[in-house]
Amino acid sequence: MTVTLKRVASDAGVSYQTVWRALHDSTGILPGTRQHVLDVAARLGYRRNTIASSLRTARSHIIGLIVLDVSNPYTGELVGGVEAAATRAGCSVLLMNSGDDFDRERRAIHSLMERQVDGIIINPSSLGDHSYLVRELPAGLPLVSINRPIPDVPCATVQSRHDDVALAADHLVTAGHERIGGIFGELANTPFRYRNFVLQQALKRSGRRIPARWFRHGANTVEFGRHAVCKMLSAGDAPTALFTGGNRLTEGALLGLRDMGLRQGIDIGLVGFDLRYARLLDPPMPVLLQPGHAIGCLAAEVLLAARSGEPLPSLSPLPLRFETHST
Amino acid sequence: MTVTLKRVASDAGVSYQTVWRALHDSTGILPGTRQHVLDVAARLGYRRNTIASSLRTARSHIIGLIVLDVSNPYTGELVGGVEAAATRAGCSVLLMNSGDDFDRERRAIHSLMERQVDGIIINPSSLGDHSYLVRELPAGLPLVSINRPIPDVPCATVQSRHDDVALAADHLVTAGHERIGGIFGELANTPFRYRNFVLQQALKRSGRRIPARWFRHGANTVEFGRHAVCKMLSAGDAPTALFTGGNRLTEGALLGLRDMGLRQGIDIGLVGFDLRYARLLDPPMPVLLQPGHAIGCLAAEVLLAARSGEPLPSLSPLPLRFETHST
DNA sequence: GTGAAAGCGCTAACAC
DNA sequence: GTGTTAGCGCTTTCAC
Repeated sequence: MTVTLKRVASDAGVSYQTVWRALHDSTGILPGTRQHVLDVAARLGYRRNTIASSLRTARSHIIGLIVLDVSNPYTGELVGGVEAAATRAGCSVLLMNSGDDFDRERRAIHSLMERQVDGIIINPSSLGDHSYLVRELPAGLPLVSINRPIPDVPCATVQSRHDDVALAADHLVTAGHERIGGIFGELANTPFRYRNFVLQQALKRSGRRIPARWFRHGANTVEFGRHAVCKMLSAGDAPTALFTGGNRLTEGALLGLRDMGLRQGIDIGLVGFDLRYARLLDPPMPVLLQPGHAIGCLAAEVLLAARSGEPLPSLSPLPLRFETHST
Repeated sequence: MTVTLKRVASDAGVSYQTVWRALHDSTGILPGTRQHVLDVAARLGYRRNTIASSLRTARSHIIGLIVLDVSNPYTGELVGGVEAAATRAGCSVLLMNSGDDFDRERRAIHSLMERQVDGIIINPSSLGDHSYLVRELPAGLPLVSINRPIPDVPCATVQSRHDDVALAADHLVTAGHERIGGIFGELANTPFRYRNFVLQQALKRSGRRIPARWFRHGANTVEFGRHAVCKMLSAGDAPTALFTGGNRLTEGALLGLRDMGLRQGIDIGLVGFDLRYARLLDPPMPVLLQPGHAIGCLAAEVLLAARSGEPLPSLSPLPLRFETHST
């Protein structure tokens, strides 16, 4: 039925091992024998069984990737980066979606371990204690975290440079705005905490006020963004410009502005985050973009290097891209 | 080093097989023995090795998924659907990106075969002869194609209902447009051919003219969409409304309109395709959306059902969603 | 330069 | 109800 090494060997009239040599390394075998074996293998349609080879070598050449939500365009870029770097190194990617749910994430980790992946790249869920990783992951299984470090867990972290959020503040300040606010996800979530912090620091440096009511934090969802914008702008002494710290929040903000009959870039200054379509808006919306593809590539490269025993490096954050679309 | 069944057996003072029974089926073993074994296994941190079990059972519980471009938001939804359905059935997803390149796709197929996946879901590249599949795929390995059928290859096809493109035509007709055109990818690519055909049929039915110069076909890219819009609208007797048949083309059209100083929905009627952010535009742009998640789910479910020997069914296309955003 | 054989960790058929 | 054993297809060590 299935064509195995043994089958090729018997058809070619040589041993098991000779077939293996012909298919793998070119030395230690007569060119003639080699060619004969290759011909027979091709005729029979032999395909190596990676499962068997993985069992023997304890190397699956698979890396596990756990993301929060594949259908988020930022995540799509990230996955693309991981896939590209992995393929380049002869590895495949086993993709799992946690939906930002701690339990699903944990199950995904276990599933990947059972499948003997060579390493795991994870965008950790916002909530939950990830310290189980250090207890349960087999020693020597490299782990790379994306977007935020995992407290108490030894792993490399690939993230974007939150400091660049200052560019958003500067942009709005330069545009002449005096009252500038921000909308973010839960501050318990490291990236949001940083983005919020950097924004406020930059505003302070420019002599802007930062009253608490101009900075809202909640769920990283379209609904929250929409709601927060409406609430903030309908209060007295409202900001004239906003930075939204996540792509779902940015989408929500755009909807909220429409609810209020306001247009971004005209009635109110808005700098978005991770919204790939910002330039399609009218007027084009300035936006900070995380380099999803580059983050994914780097994560995979670091992980694959660690397979050969190299320690996981400490990495500098990757710069955000600031698109103003100004001509 | 690694904790195997054998190791658990010796620690628990029972046989190999008893451990297996304790971990798998609950019958044929004394509850006491079972509990004892489970305790020992938990203490040692036993984790089953899926690789070994796959080798033995010739079932990997992995499905291969080959897409054109994960970073396309439509694809992201698709992948999410496949992942969700697969996980529900206890399977994992090995993801590969073909970049719409025939050779990469073919290499991906071979890689998946070597990894002994239980089935393959593929969004076939636009060009190239896929008949090699019928020759090279092992008999009994189920294949499901997404978005378009593969000529001469026996597989189930999950696609969206191209007929719904008529909704776009009707929308523009109802809005009072007399001259309506369309922009599509290469007609060699089945989905584009259908969308183009359905649009023209619907326009004819409504008594609209369909001169060839109002229908452009080219690369499915932002650049082509942009260029095509500019060319078409700057000619004499130009259409007053357009349908764009792909998300990249729609993005391009929006840029092209801006180049010309025109606004969609105001100066020119536009119905987009697969652009998730259409409602964020000002004014909101009517759009036809493929049900990416549902397509992915269905593909995975059909594939997984076929593992148990059921023949691949012939499936009815999934309806497109038409969002007008009208209040 | 080639062949024989052990064993990766698990499953499943068969003894007892 | 429990133990023994062969073997999945490949890699690797060791003879010849």
